[in-house]
This record gives sequence, structure tokens and C-alpha cells, in this order.
Amino acid sequence: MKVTINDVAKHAGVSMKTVSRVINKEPSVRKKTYDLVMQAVTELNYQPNTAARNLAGTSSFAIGLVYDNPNAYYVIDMQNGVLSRCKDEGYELVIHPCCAQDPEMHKEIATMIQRSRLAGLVLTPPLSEQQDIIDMLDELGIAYVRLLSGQDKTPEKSTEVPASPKSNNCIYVDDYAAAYEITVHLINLGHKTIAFACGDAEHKSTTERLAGYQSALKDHNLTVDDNLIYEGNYSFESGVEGAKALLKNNNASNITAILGGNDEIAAGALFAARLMNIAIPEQLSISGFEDSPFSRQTWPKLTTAHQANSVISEHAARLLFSKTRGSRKQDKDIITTFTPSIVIRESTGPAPN
Amino acid sequence: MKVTINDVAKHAGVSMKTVSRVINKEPSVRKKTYDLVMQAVTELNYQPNTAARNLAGTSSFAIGLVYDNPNAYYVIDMQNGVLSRCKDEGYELVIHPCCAQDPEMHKEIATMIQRSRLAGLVLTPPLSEQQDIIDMLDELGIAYVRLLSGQDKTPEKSTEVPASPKSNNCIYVDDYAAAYEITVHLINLGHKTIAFACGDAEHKSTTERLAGYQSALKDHNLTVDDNLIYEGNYSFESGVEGAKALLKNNNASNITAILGGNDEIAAGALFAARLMNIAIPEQLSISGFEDSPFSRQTWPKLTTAHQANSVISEHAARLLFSKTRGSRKQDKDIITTFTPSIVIRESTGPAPN
DNA sequence: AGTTAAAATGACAACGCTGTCAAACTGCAT
DNA sequence: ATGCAGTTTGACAGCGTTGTCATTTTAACT
Repeated sequence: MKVTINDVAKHAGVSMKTVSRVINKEPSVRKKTYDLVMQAVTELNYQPNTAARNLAGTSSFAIGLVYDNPNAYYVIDMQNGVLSRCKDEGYELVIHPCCAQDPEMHKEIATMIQRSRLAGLVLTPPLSEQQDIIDMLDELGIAYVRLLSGQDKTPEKSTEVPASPKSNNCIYVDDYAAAYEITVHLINLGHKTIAFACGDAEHKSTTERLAGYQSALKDHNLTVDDNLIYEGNYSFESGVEGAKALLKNNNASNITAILGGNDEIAAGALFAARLMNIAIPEQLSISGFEDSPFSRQTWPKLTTAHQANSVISEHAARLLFSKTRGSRKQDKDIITTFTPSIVIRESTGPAPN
Repeated sequence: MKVTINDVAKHAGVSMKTVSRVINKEPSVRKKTYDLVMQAVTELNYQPNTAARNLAGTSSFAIGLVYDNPNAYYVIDMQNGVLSRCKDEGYELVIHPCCAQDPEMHKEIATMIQRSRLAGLVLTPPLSEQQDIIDMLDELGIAYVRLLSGQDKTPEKSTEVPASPKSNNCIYVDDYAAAYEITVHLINLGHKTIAFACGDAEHKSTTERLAGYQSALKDHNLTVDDNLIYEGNYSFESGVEGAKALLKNNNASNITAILGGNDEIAAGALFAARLMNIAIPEQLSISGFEDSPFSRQTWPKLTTAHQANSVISEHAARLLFSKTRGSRKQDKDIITTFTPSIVIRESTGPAPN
């Protein structure tokens, strides 16, 4: 039942080491030998033992994914993207949900890395923004990739290998540009008083999205009014509260559109609008952000910015693998900056009269 | 930087094996020795090497979770429940999303098990219902726990250790009882023509929920009409289509309530009702199933049956661990049958006139 | 104190693979 | 043929634990 590398070696008439080379796709193996070994592998249905490989090798065949995000859709997409790459590379994925608030977080992550001797780590926001974690990873000398909100500001993409190993390990999502675009969409619909319901203030994405919204207003000669900005968090409840607060005495401000920091907030705003008997989009336009599945399951369906999370995380994994031992071929197809694209659905419409 | 068991042994003045015993919480270690070792462990910040333990031991310190479910909330809850137990036991979790349709599925799972030498497997529906997978697991002789829809029919819970290792490895969710209860709730509200929008026909949960619904009707002398049953799947879209089909010529049948096979279907029905200008719950009551977060994010909020997925999966993990090597204490607190409890919210109300 | 069983500890060889480094082969120019 | 550099292969020693089994210590009795 249990087939070892030794069995394969005997069967193919070569040494264990040669089989090992084939398994690991090392370059210096003659085609003939390669085929011979592969045939034996197939015939015996050999399965390399992960534990043994991890123990004997310099690093293990596992990477980690750490996250602290209440949004199940987001997390699943992230997992699946990374997982698909892991499958191709023959790696395992160790998932690690955690609590960004915990000041001991970086220690917990360090423990996990050491126990599993992870080959690398993918960090999602907001963990990817925490300096103490980054410092810890640098100290440990482990490869990692950060998912960040912002733009790739690499001075000039040099053809040289980057001097510092720390650089070139970020994947950016340009929330600024996407928020700008959505805001322009609303402005083009004739909206002049557009509110913004923020997500968690600590998240970089919040500031980026807010900045995009503000820039769009400025560029179109609309006043940026702090009273139109609600500071909440990325939850449905926060969306409900935000909309309620914003719309309470709406005679004065006359808000005709709300840009939600994410889909949950927008769905919450939708909910609040309904409570207040406000017709969407006739009386009020609401836009989400992220395009999570339920932005299609609200009534009406949400206009939002599509963020291809599973693609993003897949590229994060690619970038990570390009930094780990194999590192065979330079993966030139890695996209490092993603800009969510606007998806117009039914929750936004022309400004009333 | 790297601390081995040998270092700890020297530091504590005992043998490696004794340290190993302490790490693994084996019984025959004197308290004094135990403390001595633990102190050394703490002082040196020793982290057991998972790979080495996996290799040397009889089975690895990892269990698997396989699923094929499009519902992100469900999957995340399952993961978190199992993960919390893994953390306590010092195990790793290998997640494995897969496609139940694939006829080669069981081979893929077998490969994963062998590569990672998994100590056990938690199977969620519908994978847990597939005979080919079960057969494969039995053949491999690996411990596994199945999450199933139904009731625990163990003849009489004997105090003896079960004869066959195959028995006592299921966790049941009593969908029948929950569907019955929800249906009674609707009946008590005066509804006489209650429709049911099914999930995937192949899923056991679908038949169980349907049966519960039908029994409730019968027990209350209401006719069970197949025309009131829509065969869909567990998606939002299916809910939309189902409700549309059901309500199309509603003058004839006069449906006043729809029981959705899950929350997504119910949300879809809600959506369809809105399209058709039907007031919820004034003209039509709609109920969901599962109590996923977005049953609280619809308008109006969904009446549903609360299914504590993370608790359920945690117990599944417990049951699994009670079957793996450690198996130290008999975990007597494992619940093997869960009955979702009804949560009444705003989407159901008295039958019109 | 002396005996004996039980409990606690230790010595050492696996576990299945990869890194290191040396050996054997290859092709090519002499 | 001969030598040489480059390529391909192999021998063997770990990697850091745990299982086995032998040995020592303890406790519980005469």
C-alpha cells in the first residue's frame, strides 16, 4: 500500500536521488531518465510524503494565509485563489484566521510559521498593514506577500533584481481609482450632494476609498463636506446606522446619493432607506464596493466596484512562489496592481429633479 | 534560533523521549518531571517541528476538511468550528474544496490523505453522502466523521465501545424536525396553502426538509399538493425562479406562504415577490432555513431555522479527535444530533384575511 | 529489610526524503 | 585515442521527532 521513493528507484533502476530530482522537477535530468522515472511513479502510484519532504528539505511545502475579515465571501475567494496556485505547485495551504487587534498577534503567527516551517505567507488587509507583523517576518527571513490598498509606487520598474528582498512583495488594489470612478458615475448622473459611509478607519482601504471620492468631487467642482461622511465600519449594521444618521434631517443637506465603503454598508443603507420609506434609486442612489455575491441579492441590485478577489489572491500566491526555493521560471505574468471596475446595476440612477 | 527537542532535553536534564512524552501529554510522566520540562520548553521557546512529528509518528498532526458548498458563510463556519478544535489539539487543518460531481473525486481525496498522512477527515454534505468516498475511506482505514442530514438512529446508545469502527462517526442535523417546526409556525399563523422551494434534489437535506414540511401539513390535515413544490437548488437565482413559477397564476392556488429550502432561496423568493409587487409578510410569508448572516440583511429580515454550523463542525472535530491516536479522555460532551431552532423575524406573518 | 509489580525514564533505531559532494558519464576539441 | 569541461547520476548522512523495548526508579506489599 505504501510506496516510497526507494520502491520507485528500484522499479526504475535508478537511485533515490534521481527520483527525487524528477519529483522536484530539477533541471539536470536527462529526458530519457525522466520518462523512465515518471513511468515507475505512475505504475506504482507513488505519492511523495509531505512530512518527509518538509523535514529533509530546507523549507516545507506549505504556505500560510492569514486574515482577519468578517466577510465570508472575501475570505473564501482569497482561499480559493491561493489554493488553486498551491494545487499547481504541489503545496499545502495553512489557513490562519486571526484577530488583528490582539497585540500578541505577531507572536502567534511566528509560532505558526516555525512549527510548520512555512515556505511563505500571504497577508491580507488589515494584517498586511501592521508593522509589527512585517518586522517579525523580516526578522524570521521568511518570504511573504502583502495585499495592500493603494498603487504600486515602484519608482521605475527596473529590469534588475530588486536590491532589497523586501521590495516587490506587494499586490495592490487601487481603491482610490475605483472610488473615484464610482463617484464620477454618480456625478454624471446629476448628483451633487453625495455622502460617503466609511469602513473601519484603521484600514488603508477606507482612507484610499475616501480619498478617491473626495478627489472626484473636487475635480468636478463639488464641495467636499465632512458632514456627508459617516465613520463606520465594514458591517451591515454600520451601514444601517450610517444611512440613518446621514438621512435624518435630510431637508437641510439634501443628499441624493450614498457611496458605501463596501457592499455590506451599502446593503445596510438600502435597509435603512426602506425603513425610512425612501425609494431606491428614484429618491436616493446607493452604491457599494467589492461586488460580493450579495450585491446581486439585494433589492434593488447594487451598483458596485468589482474586485476580483480570487484572481488577486492567485496572483499574490504566484508572486510568493516566485520568491520561494523553486523559483524556476520567472513568472512574468504577475499583475501587481488591480483596479476594481465599476459595475452599474439598479441601485443608482439619475438624481431626482 | 532553532530549538530542538534535544536542546530542551539537555536543558532539563532528561532524555529526549521524556520531553516528547511531555509535549504529547502522555500519562506516565511524574508531575515534577513534567514541570521541569515545561519550564525548559518555555525558557527556550521550543516549538515542536510538525514535519518531524508527522514523519516519525504513526499518523500526522493534521486533519482534513472536505466540502463542496457554494455558500461562503457555511464553509467559513465549518472551517472555524473545526479550526478551533484543531488549535486546542495542536493539529493543523488541511482544507479541501472539491467538486462532488467529479467521478474521480474519491481518488483525489485519497491522494490528499496519503500525501499528508491525515489523521482524519471531516466530511460535509453532500460529500458525506457519497458512497464511493466512504468506501475509499474505509479501505484506507482512516478515521472520519460525516456530517449528515437526519437523525441519529443508533439502536440504543450502548455504553459499550461500538463493535464496528464505522459506526458512531456521524453528526446529524435534524432537518426534518426543523422543517416540521417552521411549517407548524406557518400553519399556526393561519396559512393553509404553503409552498416549498426545494434545494438540490440529490442532497439529503432537501428530502429531509421536504419530508418535515409534508408531515407537518398532514398532521394538521392540510393537503400536500405537489404543485406547491418547486424543485430548484440552493441558490438565490433558484429562489427567484421558484417563487416566480409558484406565484405566476396564484389566483388559482392562492399560496400565502413559501418555505425556502435555505436562506438563499428565501432571499430569492423575497426578490421575486418584490418584482411582482407582493408585500411581505402582509400578502405572502416567506421563511428561510439555516440562519446565515444575510437572513438578517434582507428586507424584511427572514424567519428561518438557526443552524449553528460552527458548533456543529466543532463537535464533528471533537468526535474525530476522539477516534484518533490521542483519544486520551473519552469526550462525553459530544452532541451527535443537532436540531435547528426556529428564529421568527419579519418575513412571516398572519395569513391574509 | 526484602520482594515484586507497576510506573517512569532512557537508548537507539527508524520515519521517507533531500542536501552535499564525489563519481561516472557525455560530447567535443585536440 | 586522449584530455577536459560540463552534465548527469549516485552514496550516504542527516532532518527532528516518535515507537520499541530495555532499564531504572518508585510504591506496595510481606
